[in-house]
Amino acid sequence: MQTALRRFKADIFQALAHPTRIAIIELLSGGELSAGELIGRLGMEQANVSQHLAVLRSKQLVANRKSGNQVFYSVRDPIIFEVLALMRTYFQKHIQEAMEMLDEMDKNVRQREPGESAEPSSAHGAEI
Amino acid sequence: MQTALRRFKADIFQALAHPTRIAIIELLSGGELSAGELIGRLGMEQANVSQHLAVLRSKQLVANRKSGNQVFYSVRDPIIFEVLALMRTYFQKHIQEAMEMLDEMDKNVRQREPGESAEPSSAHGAEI
DNA sequence: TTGTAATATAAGAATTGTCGAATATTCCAA
DNA sequence: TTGGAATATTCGACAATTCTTATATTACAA
Repeated sequence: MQTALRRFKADIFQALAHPTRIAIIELLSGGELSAGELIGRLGMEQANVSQHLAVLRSKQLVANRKSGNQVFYSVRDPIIFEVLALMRTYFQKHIQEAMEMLDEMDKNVRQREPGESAEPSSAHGAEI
Repeated sequence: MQTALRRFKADIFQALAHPTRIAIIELLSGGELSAGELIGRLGMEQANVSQHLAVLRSKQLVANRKSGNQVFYSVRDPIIFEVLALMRTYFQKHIQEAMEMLDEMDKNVRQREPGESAEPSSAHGAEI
């Protein structure tokens, strides 16, 4: 059976199923970057980014090269960029329902944390 | 910023990040199928499949059409098939490390549940 | 109407994912 | 050597997923 293949695919998708990890992949589309550079551009906690990098590493999506003090990361196979490009196309095609989906998510978040919006700095309409 | 776009992409990947849901999408590649048909071919619990279908529905990956007693499902946008096709290519290219990855996963499972193998019926070498 | 088949939803337990804080490791320069 | 910069790992709290069991819902046929 192809259950192993499906487990494999699911695993790759799982690795991609986080906004930060998608951001990392996209940042690496211009070539390799050091972990510090990634942390800076993402503006997130060092440990957190390092953990996300660990996830990408464990699924072999990125390679890392040690150079002195630093560790440089790169995407192993450009096919991953193609996957993201397809997703971009998909998004553009379905932008309307995508917005509704995001709003729905926001609504749920607000129900759980009343009085606090998830991203106070901008509304979705402006963001996209 | 494109944080909304990344949240959207992550959400789609999340929806695809389960072997059963991948199987559902693949089963639907030949055209629409009823929920019952899917349950039969997957050989899984009715409730479980229904929940996975709910996930795919909530992310708008599938459409459903009610006809009498039954509900027929179909994939909304064939672009999703392209994504899976890319993954298949990726897998074929990286089959060696994929195997190692799967074995690694198995090893971890065995550490947690000693004396019980995850899939007693077959080893990975034979499965793929 | 009532019963039954097809499907969905809810509730709860177990597992897994995520994050921040703290700590460890590694490499180099002084 | 020692100190500091860059990165990784560990731990504990919390949130999200997944599964099973039980229960709802819906549409029809008898």
